[in-house]
Amino acid sequence: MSESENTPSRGTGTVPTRALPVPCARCPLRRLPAFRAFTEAELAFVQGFKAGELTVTAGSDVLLAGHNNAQVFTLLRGWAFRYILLPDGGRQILNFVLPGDFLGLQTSVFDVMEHSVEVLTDAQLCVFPRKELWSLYRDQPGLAFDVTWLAAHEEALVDDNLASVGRRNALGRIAFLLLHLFRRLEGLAQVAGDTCDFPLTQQHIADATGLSLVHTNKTLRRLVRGKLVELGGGRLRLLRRDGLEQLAGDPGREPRPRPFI
Amino acid sequence: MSESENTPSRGTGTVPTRALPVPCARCPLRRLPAFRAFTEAELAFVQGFKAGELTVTAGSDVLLAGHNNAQVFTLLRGWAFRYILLPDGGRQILNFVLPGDFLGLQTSVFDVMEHSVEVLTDAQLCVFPRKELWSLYRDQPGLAFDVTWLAAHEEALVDDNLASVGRRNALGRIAFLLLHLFRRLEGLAQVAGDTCDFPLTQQHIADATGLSLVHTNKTLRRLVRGKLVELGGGRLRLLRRDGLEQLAGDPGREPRPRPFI
DNA sequence: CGCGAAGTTGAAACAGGTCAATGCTTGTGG
DNA sequence: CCACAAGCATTGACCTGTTTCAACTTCGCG
Repeated sequence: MSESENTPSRGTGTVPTRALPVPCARCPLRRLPAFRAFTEAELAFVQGFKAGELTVTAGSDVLLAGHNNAQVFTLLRGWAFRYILLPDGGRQILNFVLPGDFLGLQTSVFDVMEHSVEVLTDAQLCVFPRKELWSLYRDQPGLAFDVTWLAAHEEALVDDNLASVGRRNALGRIAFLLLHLFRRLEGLAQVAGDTCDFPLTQQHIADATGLSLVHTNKTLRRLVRGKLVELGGGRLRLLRRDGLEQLAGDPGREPRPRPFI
Repeated sequence: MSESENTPSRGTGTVPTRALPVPCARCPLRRLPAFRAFTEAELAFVQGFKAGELTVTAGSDVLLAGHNNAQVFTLLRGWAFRYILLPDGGRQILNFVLPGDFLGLQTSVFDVMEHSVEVLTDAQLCVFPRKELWSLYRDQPGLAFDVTWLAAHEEALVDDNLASVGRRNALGRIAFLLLHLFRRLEGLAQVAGDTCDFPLTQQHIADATGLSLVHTNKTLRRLVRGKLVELGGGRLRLLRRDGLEQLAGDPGREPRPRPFI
């Protein structure tokens, strides 16, 4: 049982966990109000679909552009991000991946990834064999629809990011990014009051917003000096959410109940 | 049979065509090598799924953000684009929609659109009742998978655009946009030699690339003066494709066979 | 012929990029 | 326990790509 035929080995390391996988019925994510309820049949199917779990350390690539993996994943714990490397060496972060998000659909659908996915924190993923995705479509139309939901949801995230990078100035882009992440974490019950975990470096923020590192720093300092946010020690605190919303020019949307494979 | 309960009426007008709909088996798009072959059963299902055709004039909105349509569409003829309006009045074009692309999936999946779709030229769309999408998932897993393919494909387009807007300068963004559209048209056999139709105004290019109108104009002129492209009369001619590819820093990908609903 | 939409151009202002240097942590090995 | 390196954050000075403003022209069309 070699470590990985199909998982890329770049980065700090990709180590299958030794611990026993959690049964889907007792998956902690499923309990969250954000996720829709499953039927017994669906739960049983997903349980059979699940091939194991993958534990990776911060900085590892889980999926690499140009490769085709034998597995697809659901992120269970931790943060990740999808990104594209440009020929000139620049990196564009497309969106951040939070627990419950599905990874690697492109592998199943195009046979090759056109972006990469790197894990931002130590993380745990649920592993599904890509081949079986077809039987999911054949036997579980409800779940197939959920996969489509997840794909459309991810696209909506990228749409918003494109609009932000294309049309807002530095202050607005960063305000929007912080707000957006905070809102998503709220849906996952990972917010305490006005504070949440925030494992991004300024380089990540720069790569996500299309700004330079230096300008990102200066803009962040402005937000901090203006007492809109506090940032440090891997935590983010929104002091004046209304102020951020105004900067981002974004009143926010109410979250929707979401599916989950 | 009133003109439209469910189609938005903004823009020049949305008029159901009077002509008889083309049967799917004789759909001119399906003949293109770009599209995958259907089984008899699939073809029959799609034929039953099809509720009619919609003919719209240039400038009409087919789908509006915040609304929920009773139909979803496949673009049969013409050009369209997906866009988001920002509170400050700015418009970001997310991607351009060409024949064979699917429109309105968000309506089915989220119950409401988060972007709008406007038609750029006179256009013709194939209309499907949104309610029936569920039976497609139930009875035609192959087609359901195709819907997912189309969603993932659209997301890949937006990914590329985000990377372009976030990381390239004006020259690169515009070069990339022109190249990308040209490549997609090649797949649709709508290219003659080095020339294709090109119905975009400079405002569209500006809104797609995140540039100002003025700077878009100046950058386009640079490309023209540098004899990389010719542009005018609604046509685009790529004089030095390699030069554009270099500016865009993009060697290009070979196209993949694609599904089509 | 005249009007509105689209394209063109120059000048000035500014947001953001680039370069360069400094500090602050944290982890590692001697 | 200290020295050192590596990664990350911070800041100032300078430069440039892009925006904004304000004309003016050309094109398409009724």
